[in-house]
Amino acid sequence: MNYNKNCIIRLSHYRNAINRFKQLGFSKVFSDNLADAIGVTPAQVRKDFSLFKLSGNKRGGYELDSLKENLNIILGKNDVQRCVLCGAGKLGTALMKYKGFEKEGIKIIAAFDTDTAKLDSKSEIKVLPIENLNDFLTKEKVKIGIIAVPEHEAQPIADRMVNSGIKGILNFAPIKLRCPNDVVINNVNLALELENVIYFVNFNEKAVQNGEKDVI
Amino acid sequence: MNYNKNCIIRLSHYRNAINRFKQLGFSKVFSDNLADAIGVTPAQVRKDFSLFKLSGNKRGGYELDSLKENLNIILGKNDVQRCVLCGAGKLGTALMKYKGFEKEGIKIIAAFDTDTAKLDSKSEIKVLPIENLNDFLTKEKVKIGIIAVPEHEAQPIADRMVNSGIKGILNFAPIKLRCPNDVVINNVNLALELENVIYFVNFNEKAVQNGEKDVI
DNA sequence: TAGATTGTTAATCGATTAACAATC
DNA sequence: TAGATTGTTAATCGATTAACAATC
Repeated sequence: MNYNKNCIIRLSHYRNAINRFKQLGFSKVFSDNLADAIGVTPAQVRKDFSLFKLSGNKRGGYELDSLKENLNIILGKNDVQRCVLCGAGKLGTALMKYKGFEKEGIKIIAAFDTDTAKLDSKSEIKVLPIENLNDFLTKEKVKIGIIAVPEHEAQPIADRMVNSGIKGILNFAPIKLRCPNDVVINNVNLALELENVIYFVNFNEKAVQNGEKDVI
Repeated sequence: MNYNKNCIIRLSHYRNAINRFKQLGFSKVFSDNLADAIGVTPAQVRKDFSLFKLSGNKRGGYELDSLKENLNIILGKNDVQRCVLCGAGKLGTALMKYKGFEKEGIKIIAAFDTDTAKLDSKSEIKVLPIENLNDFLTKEKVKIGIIAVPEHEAQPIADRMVNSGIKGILNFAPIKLRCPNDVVINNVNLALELENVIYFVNFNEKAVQNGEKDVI
């Protein structure tokens, strides 16, 4: 196993780009095209593809259709992927309504919250009491959970999830979760992302003021 | 300039951890503590701090108060950072209401949308017609923009932003934006993050089925 | 065929980690 | 003082890129 997280993320990017190329009427692409579309070097594309035995034709490039199908298999995009959401606050609600998940074959099959005011068993995605979480997960055999609860509730929620069979978590709480290391965790910290943009903008501005050239 | 994006992201993590240590009543920490809190090695902590001239006391660790203050300066957390949002759909609306930004001193001062049905000049954060974007940006001298519009509108919106002085973009559209390279871009692709979790969960599951040990 | 592109190996690059002298 | 921790240098590690033989 010689591929890392960044490599897998690039596969997803390739897949998105491939769909766009198909929409434009292309039937094949060169490593050059894909590289340009996602912002990497052509060598990177060929290396990644080679790692996953995605092969093309010397001189003929890569067939979009077979590439797409193989990437779908690798990335598990041929099945609808079910997940649950904990936290039906501002962010959680937006995630429930977010079209981007559906478009990518991801389905939030239920949400959970501690706040009884947020519960709603009539909505498209039911919002259930957190007490039901464990039974629900055990019964539905869900493997993927999304955490969109306040910082101090995140760890206990993660513990509950893991205890009921969750093997992967997308965590929006700005804290490092402690989980067994067979549990996959991806963190999304929106404020941090913006903070990071701000840092580099300020940094570049200062560099310009100082008359430095070639700021990137 | 010897520090990269990951390093800056760690600085933000250190800062968050430091605040938590302070809340717990600590007045100083060792590289060990911080490393553990954010999930890196102690050597990494000392290396990062050394890069930014954040110094401690041999044997005495690091003073939380001065560390916090210095990180605030480095990360620009002593000023309120203003930004604008384009796209007042599901995600955009959630971002407007999201408490996490406010908590981190980030203020969305206005939102813009093409859809007249979404406009609202009475709400706390006004939602204005996209036609007003350029004038607004020029007048308010905003440097940071958030893009939460559909995929195909993202590039034109980015172009408008850049033409009116935006120097940093947080992009939620699942596409690579083409901008002058003095413009900082961070991408957040929610579906991709989840897709990535799903990939590794499925991968681990297969590995277990195949009887492989020590899966991480 | 000549020219262009893949697939893969070797070289490079940069980030992380280990190690340890300095020192509180 | 003895012991522990920082700060920094050198070693390691891994990912990216360059280069080029294979070949369509």
